[in-house]
Amino acid sequence: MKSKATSFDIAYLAGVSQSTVSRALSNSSLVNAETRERVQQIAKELNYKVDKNASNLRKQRSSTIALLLFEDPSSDDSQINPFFIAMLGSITKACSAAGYDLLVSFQNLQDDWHAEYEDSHKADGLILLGYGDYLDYQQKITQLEEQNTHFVRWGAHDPNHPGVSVGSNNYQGGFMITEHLIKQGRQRFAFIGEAGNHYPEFMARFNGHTDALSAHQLDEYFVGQFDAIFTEDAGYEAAMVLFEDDAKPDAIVCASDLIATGVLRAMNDNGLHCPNDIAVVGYDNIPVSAYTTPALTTVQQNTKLAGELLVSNLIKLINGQSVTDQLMSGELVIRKSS
Amino acid sequence: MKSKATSFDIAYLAGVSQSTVSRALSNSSLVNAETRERVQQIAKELNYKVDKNASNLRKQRSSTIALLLFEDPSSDDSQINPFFIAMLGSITKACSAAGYDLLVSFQNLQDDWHAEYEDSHKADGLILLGYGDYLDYQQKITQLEEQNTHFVRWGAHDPNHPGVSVGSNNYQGGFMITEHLIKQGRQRFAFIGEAGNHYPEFMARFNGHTDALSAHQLDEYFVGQFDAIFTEDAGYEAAMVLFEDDAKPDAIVCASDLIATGVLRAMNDNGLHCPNDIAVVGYDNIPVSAYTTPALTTVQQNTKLAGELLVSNLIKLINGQSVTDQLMSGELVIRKSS
DNA sequence: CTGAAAGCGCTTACAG
DNA sequence: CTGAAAGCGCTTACAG
Repeated sequence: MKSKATSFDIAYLAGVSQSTVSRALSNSSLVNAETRERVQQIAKELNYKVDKNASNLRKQRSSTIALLLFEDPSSDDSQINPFFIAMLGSITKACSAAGYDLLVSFQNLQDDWHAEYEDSHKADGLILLGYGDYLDYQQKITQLEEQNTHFVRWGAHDPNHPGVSVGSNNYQGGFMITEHLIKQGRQRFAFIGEAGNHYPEFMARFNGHTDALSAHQLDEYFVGQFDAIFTEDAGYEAAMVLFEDDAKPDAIVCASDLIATGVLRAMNDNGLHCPNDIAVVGYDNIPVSAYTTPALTTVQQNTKLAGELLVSNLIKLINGQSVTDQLMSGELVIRKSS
Repeated sequence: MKSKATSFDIAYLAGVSQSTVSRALSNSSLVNAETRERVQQIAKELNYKVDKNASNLRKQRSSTIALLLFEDPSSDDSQINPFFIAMLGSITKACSAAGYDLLVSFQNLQDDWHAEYEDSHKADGLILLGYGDYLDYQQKITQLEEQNTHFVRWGAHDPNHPGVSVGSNNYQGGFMITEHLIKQGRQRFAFIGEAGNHYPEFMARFNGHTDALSAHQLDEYFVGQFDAIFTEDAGYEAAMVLFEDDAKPDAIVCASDLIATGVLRAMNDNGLHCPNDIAVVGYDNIPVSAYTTPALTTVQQNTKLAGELLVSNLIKLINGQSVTDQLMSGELVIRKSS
């Protein structure tokens, strides 16, 4: 590599001091307009770029955000939950628009990621993205909080969790999609997806589901809840268990689209027709959900807004402003499965 | 934020010089084993992390790789080509395994991205990922080369392109999937996808397709090639044009899965059955391809290996080693559409 | 508006 | 094996 130009080289060529070069390049109003022009012109000719390491070291900030995507460590293939992909896209764009670089890392829960990024000054703050088991990493979140690390978490608002979150109103989504099924005249409802402390998002969707039944005096129409983590296989297995039961629902509300695709497969393997025999609905509106047979009715989360809010809230935290949890409404996407 | 501990704090507590602390923390063999232990212990207690900006500035390297994903600027929604998502996953993991951080940026072609990352010392090298129009950004690649920036490109090997590339053997893939259709007894073949200089990957798939027909003395079975860029909509439009033609193929080879999903939709809208009337095959094996009706026969690219090769080749370049272009074979994935 | 100087927190020759 | 010192390339009080 050729050796890079420094601000001293420019100073020499422009006949000014290095301090003035620095000021001119950062558009400081302290510098004469004509001088600024000249310095910037020379910098451009030399293809000069401010050395970020030096600049960051001096300024004690990195203008970089780290995105930590944590998944179940078991999934070592390169399949990422498609919902997070959409989030990644919108976070990347929001960071770029705000003048921040984005460092991306996939973590699994064992890793000693907490604080690594901010403590080493690689990033000014963290965005935590992860479905799955909150309790498993609660301790690490607490640790982040104790170390005064700036971070924003995607997920359910929860007074017991430290830190600021941005999330979907999963309760509202579960309520809404259940009302949709009720209007379609469905009579016997099952819910597939874990509904416990470990999966607060799924639990909120479940609570929305059962409350919608209650609101329509249909509690007795609920035939049961069946556990499944967030994968297609889990959905398949749970549905197989359900079909051995004598519950015989005519509508299955799934905690995620991935679960729902597994349920559709299980129905197919059991000679059940969707939606004639059983309506199936999912959650997330991942790309695949438009292509299943039949295409899935689901709840769309506004990933674009979500990414923007995560980034803007984190930047506020970095700048010492206060921030409150955000909750976004979901939108019903009706397709052939219901 | 509490103020961070520095190597001087540790030196004070350990009763050694700051230089020794630095050596101990980098596991230098120059330092007494017992001293090293003690220093590392104290560092751990203080939750000390080496300041990356200072360290990078001094070492003149960042241990960071920048991934530039460039897409058609028209697509401003957060949909990213699913194939690249898989690549992103594997690149992230490979970087992490090699001790590099990964900076991610989506670029569109207008942006002044060339060299920005390495010149500013934010990254030691670049990975360029993009389907699409090579000629449009060839100039920028040339510029990267001139500035001695370290970079690796995903895509077709091409003697006219500067830089090192890692790519799929698209010719072999196109050949293989066509032979598969021939074995199924298909008689009239159409190809959907641009096949020109602007899309060298598509062109290689197309050349594999026609050469497979030639190899089986079936040239006259080829009924035509229809342009489409890499989107579903483009596939739909191209198929609609094809169906107005009197070509009437019984097999359509698509340059990508996304195109193929559009073709399936167009068939459906025209009352054509796949595979009874026409077999359809795609390329990439994106997640959606397993869920279309019928599920798509396609060519799977080894994204895991691809990511690993991109990263390992880039690191070799950064370390001044020489690297040659890599070409990976695809694998046929047979499903219901053929 | 400009310049001389300090200093961000490291790593690494250099001297012992 | 250890320490004192230089210096990576900036930004920003401080003095004018």
